[in-house]
Amino acid sequence: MPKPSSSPAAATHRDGYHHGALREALIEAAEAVLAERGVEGFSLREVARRSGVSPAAPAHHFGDAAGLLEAVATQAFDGLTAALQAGNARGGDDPLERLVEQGLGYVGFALAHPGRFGLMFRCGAQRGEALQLSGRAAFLTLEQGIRELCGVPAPEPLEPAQMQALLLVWSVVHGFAHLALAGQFDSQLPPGGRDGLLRETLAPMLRAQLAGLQLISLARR
Amino acid sequence: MPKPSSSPAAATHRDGYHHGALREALIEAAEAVLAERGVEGFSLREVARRSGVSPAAPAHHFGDAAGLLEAVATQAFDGLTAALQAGNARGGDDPLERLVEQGLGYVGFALAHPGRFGLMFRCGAQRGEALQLSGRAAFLTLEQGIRELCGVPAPEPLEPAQMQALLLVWSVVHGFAHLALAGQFDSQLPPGGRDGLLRETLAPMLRAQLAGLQLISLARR
DNA sequence: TGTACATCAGTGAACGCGCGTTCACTGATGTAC
DNA sequence: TGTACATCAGTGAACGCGCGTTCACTGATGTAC
Repeated sequence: MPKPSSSPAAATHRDGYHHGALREALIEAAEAVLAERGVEGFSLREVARRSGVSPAAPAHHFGDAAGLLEAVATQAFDGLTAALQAGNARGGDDPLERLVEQGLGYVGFALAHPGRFGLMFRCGAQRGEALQLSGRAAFLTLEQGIRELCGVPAPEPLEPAQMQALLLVWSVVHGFAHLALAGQFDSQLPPGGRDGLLRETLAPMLRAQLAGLQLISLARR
Repeated sequence: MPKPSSSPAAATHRDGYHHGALREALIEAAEAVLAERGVEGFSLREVARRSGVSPAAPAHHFGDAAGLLEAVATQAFDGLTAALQAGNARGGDDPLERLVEQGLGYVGFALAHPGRFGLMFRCGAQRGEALQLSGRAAFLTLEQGIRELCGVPAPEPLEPAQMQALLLVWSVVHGFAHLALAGQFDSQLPPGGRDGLLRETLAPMLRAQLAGLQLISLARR
């Protein structure tokens, strides 16, 4: 019998004593638990159980529950950044449209991964260095969108009104995502479900908002 | 000795076997626990302990933990509605300013009562009738603000763009509150702390947003 | 005005459960020589 | 190429804990007569 796979790096699972990719498996299981039960129902034992591993195993990789959650949150911020960048690419040449698509990417990520989203922005969390870096990267992606809309290249500081516009966009998409996840829009869902909500409700909202901000700044000049 | 207080209704505490106002005390204690530990750290026993009562006592008033949490959330929505109405009154004659002040009231409520706020909008919650009513009342207060801004009296339906403006304002204040509670604005806090954040960051944001929306709708006519 | 009694609102001991963490251990892996 | 050994990554049993809930109970309250 030939060795079934000596191709190593992607060794997702070996069948012996050692798992082979336990760290990744634990993070994945943790996300599933978070999505199903929320942070309040999270349990390290449950994660170990789903990973097919003894309750003591996770300690070798993450120390304790907080360590695992921090790793999940860090990875989640990387995923959010990727979603924002994908939106940016989707938006084509118009900077306003790129920013709108970033917004759709933000909310789409939150709706697709409620467990991660809840974890990333939970209140009492104290953040380690890696987590802070990942969070900052996501924010910078959004900031870059505003910079391109306003024509302010990167090292140059944003004016207060532009900074406010940035926080405004962030607040809108964040609040929209949170309210949607909490089921507040369920009673007035457009046909097309989640995708309809993004394309038919959120997108016009963002366009109107950004266009309005532009009008104001034009009027000021 | 005259009876110290035969005035009954406000009997906050009697010293005998019966508590006298246990229901209210439990809700209050629950809010404190939620504020300190979040939903994930909530425990019925802890609430009973803080109320100076045996662990079995709460069952007489709320059945189980979910019942208590629902009562807290319902009362919290009533508080939010009151905060919105207070903002509305603060805003004076200008409908735009009234809506801005409603927004400040919304965020101010969230920052003042993080425990309640987290509970009101948690994801998995299934909502009983009383809770739904209280939630709807808060939403209607906001809606009334948009109606007055747009000149659309109550029974008349809102146009889609107006409905979007409503959801937009709601999303902004909700997202701003959530992000602020998660500590995302801590690095760029204006002097004046929470109040500064509301008056110097949120208020101009809301004014710009609402003014922009008005400009757009004017341009359309 | 008294008295009997139903109902309300609490006690406190007990239960079983799932949890996080510790512990000595052991199988597999990788490296030095 | 073999061998010895350190290190890594897991086991599984055990611990003590706080939890929600149940249970028979009891003190206080309020109501009917």
